[in-house]
Amino acid sequence: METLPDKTVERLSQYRRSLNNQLAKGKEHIFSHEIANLLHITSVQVRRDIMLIGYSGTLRKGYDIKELVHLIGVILDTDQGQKIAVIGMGNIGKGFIHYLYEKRSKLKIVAAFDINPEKIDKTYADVYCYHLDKLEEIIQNENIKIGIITTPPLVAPEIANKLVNAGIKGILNYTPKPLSVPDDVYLEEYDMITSLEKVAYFVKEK
Amino acid sequence: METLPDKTVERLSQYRRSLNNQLAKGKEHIFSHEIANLLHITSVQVRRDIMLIGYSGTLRKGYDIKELVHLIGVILDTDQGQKIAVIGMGNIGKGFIHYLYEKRSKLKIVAAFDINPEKIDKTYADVYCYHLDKLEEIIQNENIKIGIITTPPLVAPEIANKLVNAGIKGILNYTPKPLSVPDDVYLEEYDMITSLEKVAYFVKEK
DNA sequence: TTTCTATTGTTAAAAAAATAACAATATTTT
DNA sequence: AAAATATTGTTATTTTTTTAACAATAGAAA
Ligand SMILES: NC(=O)c1ccc[n+]([C@@H]2O[C@H](COP(=O)([O-])OP(=O)(O)OC[C@H]3O[C@@H](n4cnc5c(N)ncnc54)[C@H](O)[C@@H]3O)[C@@H](O)[C@H]2O)c1
Ligand SMILES: NC(=O)c1ccc[n+]([C@@H]2O[C@H](COP(=O)([O-])OP(=O)(O)OC[C@H]3O[C@@H](n4cnc5c(N)ncnc54)[C@H](O)[C@@H]3O)[C@@H](O)[C@H]2O)c1
Repeated sequence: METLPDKTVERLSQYRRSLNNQLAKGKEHIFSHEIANLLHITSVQVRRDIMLIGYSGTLRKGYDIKELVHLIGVILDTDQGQKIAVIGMGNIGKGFIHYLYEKRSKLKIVAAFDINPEKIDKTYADVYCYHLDKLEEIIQNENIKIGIITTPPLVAPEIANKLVNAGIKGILNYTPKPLSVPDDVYLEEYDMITSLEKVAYFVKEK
Repeated sequence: METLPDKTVERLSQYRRSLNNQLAKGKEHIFSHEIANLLHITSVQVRRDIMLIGYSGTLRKGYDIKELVHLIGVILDTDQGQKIAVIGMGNIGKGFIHYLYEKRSKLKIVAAFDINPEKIDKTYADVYCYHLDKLEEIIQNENIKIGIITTPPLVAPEIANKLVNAGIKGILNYTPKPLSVPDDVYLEEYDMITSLEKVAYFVKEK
């Protein structure tokens, strides 16, 4: 399958989450407009996304939730699930680990790193926290491919470099410091202030 | 000025952050391609955004950083700055408060809410944490217009209702539970897992 | 059995966003 | 003083994303 549109990939992740919720409630089939309502989007968009991943529902029952969740998994997850490291075990880093732990996602955080002795050599929701010095060693031994940066902004570029050198292929940056990485490393950045200022702007405009 | 495109609003917030960094370094003028490099976007996009907000640079010096920052402020900020409440003082909620505190943004978090007695009646980076029961009272007295939800997902819809009833006009939802709000309330939702699964997908595709 | 209905899958159109193209021009160089 | 240069501002084009339109049809109702 050729690469899916950016936005479709984002939505697939959201579909899966909502679909799993529905499964848990005992629902087995679902219509496009029901999925749409759960996510506040249109049913056309849902059908289009599902078309793009090559799945078909039935005319009277809609989509088989289990099958759909499974297929989304095939697309989003790798075979063994991808391994992830978190660098910076502060509020955000810890929140992330607990969140993923609860979700039992295929994506596994397998190591955390910090420089504060109080954080190091402890376990947070089954994730062991190492000293930053061990970064390269652990990442290579464990074959970790994704890094999440939640350190103070100032050190983020230095961490990004270390991650790239250690062979990481994807970085999720939660610090407000924009990073530079080689072309073959996928970089996603997020800043809460941007979200917040966006809300503030549209509240003001209304 | 008619309403700016969604994406431009997001970028303005990012421009301002980077521009303030440059100001702090003593830089007074900046070219579109320099801003572009800081944010990993193209210079055309920068110029186009700046055009949209009606600012002009000079041909040989580029943009006056102070003026530009000021103008972005006029657009993104309200006169006295908007007041914000955070509901749920866990990892994410606390992280947010500390982050905004450091930034000294125009956007002010003026109240926090929780139900855990250990969290209540304490102050976090100058923000006082009240019991959830006080929500409506405080929001109305303080004229708070924006709410950030960082509670466990299960209670998020209930919190959203309370916020709407109290007169909130914008909600930033960090729980993975999709919310429904009236049309006149602006809703922004963010889920870290979506970002992470997106990174994982594109890492896998490369 | 035939008609009706609700829903899918898909193509077409529209809207939004990003990128390219380039004219205008202030400043520097020759 | 003329030519060269670098950069802006803006329009045009392309690409991406969303929305609309609708034919096809499984199953329910008549
Ligand atoms: N992106 C957002 O939306 C958002 C929101 C809030 C905070 N933040 C940012 O996220 C980051 C983390 O925020 P937080 O509230 O968790 O901060 P925090 O201060 O609670 O945690 C930072 C952690 O990084 C560790 N650290 C410091 N230097 C390090 C290094 N060189 N290597 C490894 N670890 C190191 C610290 O010991 C600490 O545990 C900050 O950059 C902050 O600005 C982002
Ligand atoms: N969106 C994301 O990217 C992301 C990442 C990690 C966690 N999360 C989500 O963010 C939320 C917060 O995560 P966290 O790690 O900070 O969780 P947390 O458990 O540390 O904090 C939750 C807080 O909410 C409080 N609370 C519980 N019920 C409440 C109620 N009815 N009213 C007010 N407060 C209440 C708790 O006392 C606690 O202080 C969760 O929904 C979690 O799933 C989101």
